[in-house]
Amino acid sequence: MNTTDAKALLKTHISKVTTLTDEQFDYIFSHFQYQQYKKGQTIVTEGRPVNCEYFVLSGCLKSFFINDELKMFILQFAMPTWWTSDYNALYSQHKATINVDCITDAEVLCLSNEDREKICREIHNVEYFFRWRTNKGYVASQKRLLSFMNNNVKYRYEELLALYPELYNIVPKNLIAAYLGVSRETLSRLYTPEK
Amino acid sequence: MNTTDAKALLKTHISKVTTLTDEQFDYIFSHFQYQQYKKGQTIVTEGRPVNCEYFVLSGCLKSFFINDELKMFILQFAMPTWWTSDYNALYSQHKATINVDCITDAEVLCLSNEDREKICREIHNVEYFFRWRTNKGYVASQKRLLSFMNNNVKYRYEELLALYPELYNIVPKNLIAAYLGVSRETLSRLYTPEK
DNA sequence: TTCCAGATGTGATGTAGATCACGTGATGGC
DNA sequence: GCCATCACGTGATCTACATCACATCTGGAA
Repeated sequence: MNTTDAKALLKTHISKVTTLTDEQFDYIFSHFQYQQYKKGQTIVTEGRPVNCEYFVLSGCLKSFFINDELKMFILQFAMPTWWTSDYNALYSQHKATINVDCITDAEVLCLSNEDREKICREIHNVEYFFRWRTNKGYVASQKRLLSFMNNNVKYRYEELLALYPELYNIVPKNLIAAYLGVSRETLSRLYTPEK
Repeated sequence: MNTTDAKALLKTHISKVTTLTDEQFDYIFSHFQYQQYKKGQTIVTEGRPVNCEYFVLSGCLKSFFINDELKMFILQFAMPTWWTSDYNALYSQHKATINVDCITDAEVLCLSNEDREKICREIHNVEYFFRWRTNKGYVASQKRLLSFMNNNVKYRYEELLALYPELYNIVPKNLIAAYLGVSRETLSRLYTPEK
């Protein structure tokens, strides 16, 4: 993807929420940095500082946590026009406690914490945009939590696929299982006829 | 609590995050409405419209969901200086899908959706404050989700009490169980010596 | 072409927590 | 002061899902 397309994607994304003049948009775009990654590459690493958040242009990322028994839990998949990072570490300026890596080859725009705060301070509508975006994330997270407490694996699996059908083709089942918080064996058994 | 104290509590709370002149604070405070509730009273009701979010001055609220089998799941407790509402319904202008009620007698300041948006638009630092607050909520929600997937009930119970020791004395165990997503019986058995 | 690692299926067995059932003690409304 | 309701404990049993073990298939690297 060339810079023009990347710019258009971000602009369309932001325009759905707030209005910016072309000059304002050019200005904020100048704070983003284009980056390309290969399948399997790590973008955010546990234990290292986190400086940026990432706007996905193409491909698919995952943010995940590995516990002491080396079991992986996926917090979020990130498809084009989604944002991702270790927000806990980013906002509180701690080292990362989660990882972000690439499920497929991917292109992102990265925005540093300082630059986000700077453009939020400088342009009120940008501040509004990021408030809106975090609201969305918060509400989605609450819904997922509720579904976790309320629904069994099969329901949650179907809910996920209904919401993001494209994941079915891109993401291997063991990662879907790690998102649902279930073992890959159990996920695999969901649709086998009961003996 | 009188208006002066309520005002001071909100002001202190906001001042930790951003700076407002006295005039600005007086102005935004004029958009809040003081309300008093008795233990057990409902503030937000499933199926009804939601217009406001609530800043807790005193007492303890809970926001919760009741599923088809009448099982209750608690999304959040709200103690003094916490905010609560059905944010999903509030932002998207749908009817409430969750309830908010009072675990103890409580006093709140309520702020309508339109007024929040209005004061956010009018005062940049207020927009900043609400972005910051939602960030906090988002990060906390992600952490809880992770703990849910990663830790067993006992660990989550101790984590909750370590974070909010005051809940132990105020909130009955069946509600703690509903927050942890576990049956009250299991919670009750956590500390009985194994037979 | 060969080979190896990753993705997936499936059987056998273990276990955390759910559910049902019942009992006791506290408390608050009338 | 009575009684209904709620909070809480605890035994017996059930079940969804985890874990371990092993097999098959596939695609990509050497």
